[in-house]
Amino acid sequence: MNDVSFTPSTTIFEQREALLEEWTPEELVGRDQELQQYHAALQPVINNETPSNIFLYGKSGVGKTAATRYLLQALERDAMAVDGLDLHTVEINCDGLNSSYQAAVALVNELRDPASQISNTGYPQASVYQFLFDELDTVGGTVLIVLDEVDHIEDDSLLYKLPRARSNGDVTNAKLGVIGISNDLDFRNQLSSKVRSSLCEKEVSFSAYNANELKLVLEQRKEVAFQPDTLDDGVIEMCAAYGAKDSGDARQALDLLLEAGDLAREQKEEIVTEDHVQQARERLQTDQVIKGIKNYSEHGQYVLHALTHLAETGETPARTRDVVGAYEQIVREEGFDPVSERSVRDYLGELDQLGIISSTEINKGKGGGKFKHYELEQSLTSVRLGLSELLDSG
DNA sequence: TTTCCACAGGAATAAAGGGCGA
DNA sequence: TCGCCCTTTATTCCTGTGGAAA
Repeated sequence: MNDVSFTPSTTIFEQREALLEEWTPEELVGRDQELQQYHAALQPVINNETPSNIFLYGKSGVGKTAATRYLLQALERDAMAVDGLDLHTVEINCDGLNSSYQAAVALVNELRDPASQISNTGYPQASVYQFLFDELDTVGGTVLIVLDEVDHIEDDSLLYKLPRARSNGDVTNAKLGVIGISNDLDFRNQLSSKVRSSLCEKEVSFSAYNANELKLVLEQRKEVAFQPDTLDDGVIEMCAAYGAKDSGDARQALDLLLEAGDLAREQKEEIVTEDHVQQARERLQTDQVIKGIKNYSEHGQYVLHALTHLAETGETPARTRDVVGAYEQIVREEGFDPVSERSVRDYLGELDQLGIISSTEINKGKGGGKFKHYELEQSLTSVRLGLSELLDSG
């Protein structure tokens, strides 16, 4: 590695960050109705009353998190002008936290300074809740707790305790409001009725973006992110159309535009074209596979490997028993023992949820029975590439 | 209308592993 | 070090499902 040097690349981007997820625009476009409802639900905070618990739901990438950041920023700014109102917000993302215990630990660590963080295991659950309530009391005032992707928490315990913490005497100094954000439209119905009534005091439903709304979002970001005249005609429309097709997800559309810009820059071109968008789409699909399964156990990856193999030999859609058969053969060739059929079914279900594969229910009736057919949802090339990177590195 | 099949998926449980406090 | 508490991953067992065929 001799003579390495960096030189600034072509100037397609003006402010590339404007296409990243964490960037909060000065104005949220295409979400007027949702913002109005959400604003009304937050009103008690500025009146220095006990905050309502708010539940936001809608598919991923429809602006729930962005709207939350946008409104909370405004709320924090305006709260400073109100006498006697001491507002704090704590936000955690529950992705990767699948129990109340883990979420409570994450909240404690979010509230504590880096030197006194606690570990993810080892404490009795009651102790973790006590740590949390102590921290909340220390903060005091009005505390809004944002639980993004709250549907990842598999038990109700934290969602039951937090809204009741004050009435149960667990906290005395702080007025708590919980804002739960969920991608899972059915999550609300899965909650026990006690939790539902308290957590879902105020509900705001976010609908999917249509292609026109997505175009507005992309146009808005384009103005900030790119230099003038660096996007070919049709690039924005194409990203918006893909975004609308992929369930109205603005994040995916923005990622696509960002990736297309990156590709153009890598190729030292000065204009982003529709061709770059196509290439970017392929690349993002590979990333989605890698991101989805990189934390999987080896067996989960082999299950996907088995389905990929069946797709290559033209045997998809494949029923469960065929996937299990292919999986067992691959694993044995690698010199491992396969996991049970039940576990393979769980892996297939998870891959389905991640959008890497898709399933269709088939019912052949008497003599044939009911079963599922699985096939790859992402392109074969993307999945192959993603898998080979993971299996090689693992 | 009833039967039947092939799973789907929930529940209970176990084993292994890691962190904590005494 | 030991017992406790929690997690993750897995297994076994079981009931439920639904539509074509009888």
